[in-house]
Amino acid sequence: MPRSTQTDLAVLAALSIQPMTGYALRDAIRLHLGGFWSESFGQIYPALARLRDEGLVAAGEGERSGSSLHSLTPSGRARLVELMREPPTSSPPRNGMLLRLFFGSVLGAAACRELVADARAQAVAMLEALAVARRETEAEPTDLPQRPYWLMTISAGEHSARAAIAWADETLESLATLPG
Amino acid sequence: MPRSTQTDLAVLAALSIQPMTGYALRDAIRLHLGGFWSESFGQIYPALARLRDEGLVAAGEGERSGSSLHSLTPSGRARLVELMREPPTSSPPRNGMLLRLFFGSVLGAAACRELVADARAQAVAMLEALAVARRETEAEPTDLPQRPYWLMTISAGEHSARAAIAWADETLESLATLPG
DNA sequence: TCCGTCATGTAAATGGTTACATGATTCG
DNA sequence: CGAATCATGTAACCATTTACATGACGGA
Repeated sequence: MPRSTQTDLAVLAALSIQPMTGYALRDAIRLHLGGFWSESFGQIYPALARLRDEGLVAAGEGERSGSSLHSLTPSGRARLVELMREPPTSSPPRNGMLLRLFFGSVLGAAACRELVADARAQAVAMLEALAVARRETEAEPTDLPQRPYWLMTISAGEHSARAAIAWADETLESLATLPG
Repeated sequence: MPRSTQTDLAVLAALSIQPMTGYALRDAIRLHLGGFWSESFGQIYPALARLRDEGLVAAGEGERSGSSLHSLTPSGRARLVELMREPPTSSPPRNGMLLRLFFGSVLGAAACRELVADARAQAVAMLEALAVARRETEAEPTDLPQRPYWLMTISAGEHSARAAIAWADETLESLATLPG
């Protein structure tokens, strides 16, 4: 049984918004953190079991039989604050698109154009998804304490996506001048 | 023994530039691909051994006793092209800074300001490193086939870093208006 | 001679995904 | 009833880092 503080942090943090089942937890992470985080069932369920054993989350009765609503206990909240204070660790980068482009002379300019065009399309799709998220978040009551923070992470995605689009346009122009 | 096509791709691609020892391979990846790729010794050496067994790389005598210069064989180059053509897979995102910021109301505005300021400083450092890389790459002979591709990946880093700085400045302003 | 760097490798632990097995509930 | 979705969990596999062990070579 792995004891990933990364997963613990995400799970405890999500439960700090509201009690959830493991299933809903994964949906919530995909929906709200999808741009910069991910967890799979294979991580979430063992983590919940462990956090339950440690008394950091409490499992109440869910609406369906067999399902359990997990909520933060006081010591769970304390642990959450503790984990939040740890310096963020960034996973080592692995960008397959840029790796291929760096060795683009092996692949040829045409294939590289496709690579960059795909990346551009992904960034455009991301920007559209973020526009929806922004509208929904701006519709939240202004006194919701999470609201300004949610908007900041949305803005991070927007900046990143716009930069990706600008880079792709510039790069597609450069690639157009290359043979192959 | 893992058979990571990701690592194979990076190793074969790097050897396509010039023959190297495993040690030099890791240095080259850190220096030239550091912004978007990483490999550790624990990946590189087993990968080289396997690629040697498969006849994709040949091990010649290195300058020192016991060291071996690895170079691409013809079938190694074929395999490289094959791997390059596969669609790039992006590793699931895990941005610890944005995760903490999303749940910033748990942490408080002051700690969040620190988080964002650190991210800004990192982006500035990245931009400086990229300026050096750009100067060095622009000094390469213009008929070097890799040159335009190297400049494109450098530009990707520059766009991304500038976007991170702009976002950080905007976000630090927002955070300044928040209590705590 | 001793230290730093070059160099190769292995073992253990960790982190994570994927696929699978199982069953309840809801809705058409 | 049958299909889709909600829900929990496990097992196998894959990927990756870290720490360690070992030793050659060059220069102060």
